[in-house]
Amino acid sequence: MGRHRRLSTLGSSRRVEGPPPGILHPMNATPETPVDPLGRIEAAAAAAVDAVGGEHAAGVDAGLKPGAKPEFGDFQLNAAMPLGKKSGRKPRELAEELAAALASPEGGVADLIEKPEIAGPGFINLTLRPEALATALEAMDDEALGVAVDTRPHGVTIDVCGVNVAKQMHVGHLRSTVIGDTVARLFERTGRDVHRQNHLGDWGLPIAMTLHSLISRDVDLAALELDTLNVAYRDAQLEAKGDPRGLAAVETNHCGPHRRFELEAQQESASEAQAAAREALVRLQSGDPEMVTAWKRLIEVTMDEVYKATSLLNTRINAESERGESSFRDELAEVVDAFVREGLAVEDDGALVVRFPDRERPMLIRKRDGGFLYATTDLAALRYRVQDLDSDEVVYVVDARQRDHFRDVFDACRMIGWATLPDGVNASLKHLGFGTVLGADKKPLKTRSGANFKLMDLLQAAIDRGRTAVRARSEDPNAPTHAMSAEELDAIGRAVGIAAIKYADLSTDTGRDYVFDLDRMVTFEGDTGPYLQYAHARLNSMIEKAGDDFHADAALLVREPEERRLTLLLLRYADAVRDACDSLEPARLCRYLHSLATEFNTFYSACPVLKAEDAAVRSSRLRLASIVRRVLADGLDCLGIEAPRRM
RNA sequence: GCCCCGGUAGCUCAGUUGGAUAGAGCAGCGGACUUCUAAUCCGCAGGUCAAAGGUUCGAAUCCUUUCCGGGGUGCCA
Repeated sequence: MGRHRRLSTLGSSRRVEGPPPGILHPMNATPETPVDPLGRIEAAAAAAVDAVGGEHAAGVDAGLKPGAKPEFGDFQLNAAMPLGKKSGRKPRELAEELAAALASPEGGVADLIEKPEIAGPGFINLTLRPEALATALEAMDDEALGVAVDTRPHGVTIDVCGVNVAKQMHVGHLRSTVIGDTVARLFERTGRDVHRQNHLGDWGLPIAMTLHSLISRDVDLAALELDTLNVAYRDAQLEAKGDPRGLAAVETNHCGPHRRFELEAQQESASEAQAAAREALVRLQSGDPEMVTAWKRLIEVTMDEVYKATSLLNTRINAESERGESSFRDELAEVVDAFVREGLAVEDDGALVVRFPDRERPMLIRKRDGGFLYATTDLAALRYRVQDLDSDEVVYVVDARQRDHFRDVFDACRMIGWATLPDGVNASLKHLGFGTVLGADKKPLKTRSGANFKLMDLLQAAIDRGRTAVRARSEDPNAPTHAMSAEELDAIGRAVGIAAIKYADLSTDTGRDYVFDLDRMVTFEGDTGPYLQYAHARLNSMIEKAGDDFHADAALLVREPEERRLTLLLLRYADAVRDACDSLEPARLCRYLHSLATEFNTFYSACPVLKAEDAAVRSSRLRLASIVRRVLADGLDCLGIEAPRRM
């Protein structure tokens, strides 16, 4: 079956290696035209570290970081301390030399920065000249907003969604769907070719049992709905399960004959159900037309509802992403043979296992009865993803509790060579494990009766809250939404509610469990999706109002502290996207967007834009605002969150 | 038993190869609206970074030990 079984766990962490998080990238700079001031300063800093440090400069980070506080300047260079440690010289002296090198005419950046300040044990604080800030902002104000295109020739595969046929989606699927789609968008934003793969649980004994149960009861498949299908699935499971542990307890606890009889009867009917299910599976596997038709209908009924949810969630997960376990069923025997042939799989107690050099626990790939396992299917799927889909990166967005499982699968895949592409590139295989969604009681989120919440019910609740809030606001005659139709308001309300849910899921460390508190999410204040949407809507209406006063190429004047801070933050957008993508942590982009929205709101209350007296200031601020708007919209799009024009 | 993950403000969480006085949001208190959209902004208060020891110019971050919590662990997925 699919990737989700039961809930309840604590999280993880999956820091993924990537390039060092240099804060500044040479954005539009080319060797011939080093126009971008930040690129020039970074290069100058690296040169200064080399010159001052000499042989000790190797391995020392010459990267600039944003100033820890506004009074520490725009950027800081911390290289003097590690350099001091390596060379045995005093960090402050080295800092003096580095600062002098940067400020000298030979440093080449004296026109861009104020005199460097040295503080503490050897921090070098740099402050940009206003014109340099304006030029830097100018340089990123293009279509790509400074985000460089990744030119690697291979694609990326993201394992997302992971639903089970015949079962309702629940909050676990929400996380895989939302996080997975966002990771996919981040890769797409950096220019990669992305395959979303939905590894449906659409094969195996449980499905056969459900089919058997439906057919034997003559259920009208044409009229089948997911709710009744889900009940049939559960009943079939229960029927086949019996209670062997109960029977064992009777033995040890010496229960009375009545109880014993009951359990034995249950056991017997369970074995009968299991036998019937096995027979059904054989019929399905051998292509029995009645079974196959029913099976296809089961998938259809399930996926109709899944795509309602993925579409409501504004994700790009659709029928094209569909590649269930069943599509690998004919490769499993061959996968096992390959491992045996390579000497990587050995028989043990009748089963076939793959052993690893660095751990005790082996991975089973074939059961004693000849059946295949979850791991076998995953190996086949992974080979397909790397080799057939041509991916140099495969990311599994799956429950954190399956960490050990994926470690095994990945290692086995590397051992047999399937993770290596024909051109010799080794694909990186990553498990982005997410934590469990908890209720207010800190236990896995369940209804009072102990069942999982239906995902659709949760989404609907959030949408209702969004619509209520949007309607209430539109009552105000001064609200920009006042004259809008009920349909338009509903669409905005839906976007707001979904944004609240998605942002709550994306903005926290994915590996950790998180408490699903609808009330907190739909407060729409503070660090929420709607807060970002609101900032965007305000920007949008301001620029609309400006009309002909807005010029996309207006001269930029960066003077006020709020203008400076906003500009500095805008300049970091490309890095925020790159960093979120490399680390597989959408939360980093969320953090960036939230600080950008906050910084804009601060700017907005401190600096008049439309009301600015001076026409040059007005048009400069309008252009600044329009860049903020585009960055917010672009960032929200990476998160798969809609940015309404009004709200 | 073995393996993995976590413990930071009342609550939910950040904290980027070790950097300056550990930061946000919520809740609390005090301010700012005949709004360039107050779903906003400004300020105040709030901490033994689970505990102890170690490494060094510098530790929430790295090492060791301990405590607490969660998860995984051969024929389910």
